[in-house]
Amino acid sequence: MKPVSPSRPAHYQALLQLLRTADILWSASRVFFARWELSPSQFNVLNLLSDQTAGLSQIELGRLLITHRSNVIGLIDRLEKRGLVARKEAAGDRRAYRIVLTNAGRKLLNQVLPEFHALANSIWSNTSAARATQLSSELSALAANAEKKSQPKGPS
Amino acid sequence: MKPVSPSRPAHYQALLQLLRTADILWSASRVFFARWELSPSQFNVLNLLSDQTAGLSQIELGRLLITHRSNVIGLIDRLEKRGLVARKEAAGDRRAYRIVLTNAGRKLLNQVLPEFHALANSIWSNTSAARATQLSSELSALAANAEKKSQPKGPS
DNA sequence: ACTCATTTGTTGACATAGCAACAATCAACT
DNA sequence: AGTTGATTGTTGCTATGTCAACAAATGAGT
Repeated sequence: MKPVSPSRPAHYQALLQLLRTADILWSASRVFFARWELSPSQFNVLNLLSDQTAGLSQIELGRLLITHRSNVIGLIDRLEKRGLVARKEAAGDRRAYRIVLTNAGRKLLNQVLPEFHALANSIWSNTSAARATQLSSELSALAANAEKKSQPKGPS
Repeated sequence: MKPVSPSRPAHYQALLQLLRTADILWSASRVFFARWELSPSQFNVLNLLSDQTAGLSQIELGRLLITHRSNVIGLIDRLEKRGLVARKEAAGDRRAYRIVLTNAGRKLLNQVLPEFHALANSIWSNTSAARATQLSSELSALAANAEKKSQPKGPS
């Protein structure tokens, strides 16, 4: 009814709220994964590797984790030291590795996943599955919109 | 129609998508704020201080930033070194500071804010203000739900 | 006054994050 | 073959983040 300012603070507030909510969820997941001495990022690595029988290069992992390739190194180093993943030589490219889940890594992931699903359900307990799916696709469109603005880190 | 598994992966997928979207938005905002040599966290500090004429303690800032008090130290150190914020003694409590915006800090924030609003609008360009507000409140409920699960970091 | 738990900021150790610069390798082209 | 440019992983520097432990100050109870 009243003429809104040209800056339309609703969008601004929503953006801040989204970042804030993600922060809180991230903290909650950190507490959750600590039971298995995993960081959220380490869980993400295991999870991403689980349906990649051929493994992933560190660059590919970096892209999926939305992070710089240099960050992947320490992440993999620590997981490798615990025997959860392994660096295999990439056939036909002596620069790259294929990072794969070990049996121990897959076993750990299979312990964590069911409980993580339960956590997700309890966090979304007030939201129907259909609603969650819709929200997810809205967020996905939002992410696509934002990605155009952060080129410096995508291709790097 | 088909009997869903008890783990209801829709919620799980939505949770992952939310965290992923936030990651992408965070990256975009990092690129954006770099124009003023600010990190997203530093912007958050300036923004939170802007409507607090009495300032905030480092503990209060930590709570608002969803981070541990020890992180606030370096954040304030760097902003203080640039003259954007100042540590004032807290009347009646010799342990604590009141962190306040300096004139330079307020001036910088007033340069950044209009452009940040424009960024928010462009990211949400496919979403009405009303829809953004509704989404924001859904996220807020979600955050409240999750906060119960991460007590270790809230009260610490 | 005195004790005791709590709070505030700090420090140190470490994990995670971004980025620039580097060597080795690859790929494309001449 | 040789050159050139891009790619992959690494290293170093820095910022940010978690957490435990600490000293100083506060506050509540006695």
